[in-house]
Amino acid sequence: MGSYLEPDNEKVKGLLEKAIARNEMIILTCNCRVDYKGRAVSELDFGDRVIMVKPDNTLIVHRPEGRNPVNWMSAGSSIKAEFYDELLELNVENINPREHMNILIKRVSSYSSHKMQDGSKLRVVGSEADMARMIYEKPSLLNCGFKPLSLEEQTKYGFIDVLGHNNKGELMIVECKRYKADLSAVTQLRRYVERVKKSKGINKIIGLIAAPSITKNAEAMLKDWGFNYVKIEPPMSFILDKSRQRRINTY
Amino acid sequence: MGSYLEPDNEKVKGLLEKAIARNEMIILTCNCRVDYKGRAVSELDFGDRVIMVKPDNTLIVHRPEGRNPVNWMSAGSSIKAEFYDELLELNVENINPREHMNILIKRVSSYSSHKMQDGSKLRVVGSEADMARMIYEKPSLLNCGFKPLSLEEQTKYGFIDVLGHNNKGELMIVECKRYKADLSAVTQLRRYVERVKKSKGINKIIGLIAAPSITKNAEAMLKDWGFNYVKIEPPMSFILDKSRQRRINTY
DNA sequence: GGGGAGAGATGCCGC
DNA sequence: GCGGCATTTCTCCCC
Repeated sequence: MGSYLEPDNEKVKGLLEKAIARNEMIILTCNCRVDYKGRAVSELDFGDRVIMVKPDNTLIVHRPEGRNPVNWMSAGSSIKAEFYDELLELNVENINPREHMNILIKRVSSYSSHKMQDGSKLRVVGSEADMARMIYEKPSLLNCGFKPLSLEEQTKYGFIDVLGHNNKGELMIVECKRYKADLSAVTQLRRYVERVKKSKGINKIIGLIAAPSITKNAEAMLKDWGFNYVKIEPPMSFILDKSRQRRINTY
Repeated sequence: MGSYLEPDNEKVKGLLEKAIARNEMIILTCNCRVDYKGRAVSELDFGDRVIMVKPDNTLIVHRPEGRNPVNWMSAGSSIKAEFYDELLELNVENINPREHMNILIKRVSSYSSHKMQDGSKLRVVGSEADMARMIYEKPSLLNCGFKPLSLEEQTKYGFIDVLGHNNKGELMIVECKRYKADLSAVTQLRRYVERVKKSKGINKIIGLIAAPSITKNAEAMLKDWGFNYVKIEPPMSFILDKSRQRRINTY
């Protein structure tokens, strides 16, 4: 545990090794260069960055912009620090997939490491699964006499968000999207419809996309395939947050 | 610019405001609670986290595990700090999409802020585009007398990685995947084939997936549709890193 | 800005 | 572990 301003690189090497051994959260503001080889190959010349080493040995390198790290190594990596030529060098290794990262650090602006504890669980509402559950519980939203049958029905080719019948008793497959539905949403629906047609030997199945909006191209393709679209917003309140319904596994 | 161990919350409020005004990179190790409302709704009870405020006003909250932030606000957000009841409160706002984050901070373990400069560009090789370029430049890899015609050909329904003819002079569409090809790769290919068939009035078009591997289901669906698969690894060296070929826009 | 799709995607769940 | 898929996806590129 500690926090240091402008520590020399040799001192940082020692601090790092101790903190890694103790599974502390380490944060390093520095000027560095990053080379990666594994699932791809990348190189990033010297610049100011923040390096974070997490207690689970995730390592991320952040630039001054953007939400995502510019380079990273996933949890469980092995991290070794070396000091030579006034430089601090980190070598980070992963097996499965086999990958390697080399970080060359010129100058550390600040270093800190802390023990961290976080047992809280993130609760989110407004997901696609929440939309499906909402439709399952309030099928009148679809305006077609929909009678739901199952939720997140598993098939070999993916799971169907909501399955049921319309007011004519025809089997109906509903694919939910929490944001604007696109071409791949249509092909996904199409895949389920074809799959169930085949496995059940049914000729006519109603395909429906439920989403707050849809792209022009997706709507055109939807019509080409005789499917429909209904405008539905994802639920945005914790009130509906019940435990997930069980699936009925028949497909 | 500065680094502080266990600063009191009132002091942090002042430091934060100055650092935000100066567009510095701010790092805060603290115990906090996070509530978000915008594209979804989320809540996260108190726990130890690292908060990073970037010069572009991206704000990310990191837990002790994982590569991704548990909560975030994208670049350009407005951040306001308040101090009351010994607590430090951050209110973060975004327009378009309209979203809000509230962070309640109990105790700050360490604070640092720094001016940062990073003009380097990340270079990556081994992407899908690199695979397509490799096939374009060395078509013999496909083992079918492939004669490439264009790269990343734009259509209304997405772009075709590589387009060309096989040794029988039949039009051929190649979809590359840098990792294992799955069902959606097949439906994507299928979409392009159907699109070009329609727009060109051609009856027979060869569809090919080039990837290091393919799932069983994807291979079955590929056969159902009369398409083919060829095992190709993405290039993993900078030697092939030429400037991108121009597209020929005829579809 | 909309639309389409890749990403070293990550992460989750089900089999 | 594989497979399918959502993500407050993010990010880039093209029209």
